[in-house]
Amino acid sequence: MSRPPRIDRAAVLTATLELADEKGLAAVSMRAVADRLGVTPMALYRHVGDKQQLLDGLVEWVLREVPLPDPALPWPERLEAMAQAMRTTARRHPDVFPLLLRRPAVTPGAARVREAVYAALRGAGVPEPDVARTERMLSTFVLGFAASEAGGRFTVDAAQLDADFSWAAGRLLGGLVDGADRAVEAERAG
Amino acid sequence: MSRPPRIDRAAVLTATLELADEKGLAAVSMRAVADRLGVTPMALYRHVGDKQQLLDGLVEWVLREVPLPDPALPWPERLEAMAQAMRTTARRHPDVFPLLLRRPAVTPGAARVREAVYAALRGAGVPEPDVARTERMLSTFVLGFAASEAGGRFTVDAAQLDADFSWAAGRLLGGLVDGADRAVEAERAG
DNA sequence: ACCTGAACACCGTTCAAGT
DNA sequence: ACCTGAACACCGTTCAAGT
Repeated sequence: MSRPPRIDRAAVLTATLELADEKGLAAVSMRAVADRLGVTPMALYRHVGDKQQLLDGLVEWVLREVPLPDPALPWPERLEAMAQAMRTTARRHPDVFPLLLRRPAVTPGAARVREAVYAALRGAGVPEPDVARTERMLSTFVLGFAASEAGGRFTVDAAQLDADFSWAAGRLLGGLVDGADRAVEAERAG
Repeated sequence: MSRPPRIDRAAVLTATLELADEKGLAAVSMRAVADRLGVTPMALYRHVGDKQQLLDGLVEWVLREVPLPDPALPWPERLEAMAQAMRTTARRHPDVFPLLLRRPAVTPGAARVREAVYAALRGAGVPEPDVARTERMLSTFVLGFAASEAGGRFTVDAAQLDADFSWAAGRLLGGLVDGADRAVEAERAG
C-alpha cells in the first residue's frame, strides 16, 4: 500500500533555496538538503531527479518569484519595474542568480518574463521585427548587470550604480524612454 | 636541504584550465588536478592556497589570455577586436568564463583589459567624466553577452547573434561607432 | 508509492612525517 | 622547501529492502 508523502518537489526546492541563500551554492548538497527536510538523501531522488536537475529546478523556482508589473501601467514604468525586480531577485539570491546565464531561455519561467517585456516594447512602438532582438539584448544587459551587482563585481557605490543602470538602459532603448516619458507627462497634463 | 620543485603555480593553473575545458567545472577537484600533474592532492596547497583560491587564480589566468589590439589601430577597430576577443575566450572556456561575473574587477588581469578600453573611449572623444561609466556598462554588456552565448542561453543562430551584438554595442556607444566609421573612411579617402 | 540502510567511489583539508 | 601517507568528515548515486 502507498503511504502519504512526507516531502514534495516544492518543499525540496524551498529548502534548497534557503540553504543556497544562507550558506552559498557550495553548501547545497543532496545530503544537506535532505538533512534540512528531515529525510535521508535518497528520498530526494524521487522528487527532483538528481542534483543537476535540482539546480535546474532551482533556477526556474527563482525566476517564477520575479513579480510582473500591472499590465495597465504605462510601458516605461513596466520596463523599469521589471528591471528593478530582476536586480532585487539577484541581490536576494546572489549565488543562484548567475546560473540563469547558463541555461537556455526556453523554460516557462523565462518565457513568462520575456512575454511581459515583449508587450511593453510593443506598447513603446518598437517595430515587430525588432521586438525579439531588443528584448534579447535588453535582458542580456539586465542579467549581466544584476549578476555583476549581486556578485560584487562592481566597486562603485549604489547611487552611482543606479545612475549607470538608467543610463545604459536608456541607450539600449535608443531614446525611446525619454520620448515616452514626455509622452506620458503630456497625457497626464491632459 | 631543499629539492627542486616538481610543479609550480603555472603548471597547476594550466592543468586546471585543461580539465575545466575538457570535462567541465564540476570535474575540477584538487584530487583530479593533482592526478593530471602526477602528484598527490596535498602537493597543490603550497602553490595555490586552497580550492577557492585555485578558482580565483583560474579566472585571472583566463583574463590574461585575452589578446589586446595594437594601440595604433583606429579606436573603433580596437573596441571591436576586444569585444570579439572576449567572445572567443568565453567560447573557449565556457565553464570558467561565467566566474568573471562573480569577482571584483580589481585584479591585474581585469585592469589590463579595462585600461585598453579606457584608451579607446578617450580616442573616441568620450568626455573624461563619462569614460569610467561607459566602460563599466559596455563591459557588463559584453560579459553578459559572452557568458550567455557560451553558456547556451541564446537560441538564435550565430549570424543573428553577430548582428544583435553589433546593434547593442552601437546603441551603448550612443552612435559613436557610426560617426567614427564615417570619420575613419573619410580619413582613408584622404 | 515513498522512504530507508548499507555500500561504493568519490570530495577538501589537516597534520605529522620524510627527503 | 617540497612532497607524501594516513586520516577525518564529507560528497552523489545505486540497489535492495522495508512499509
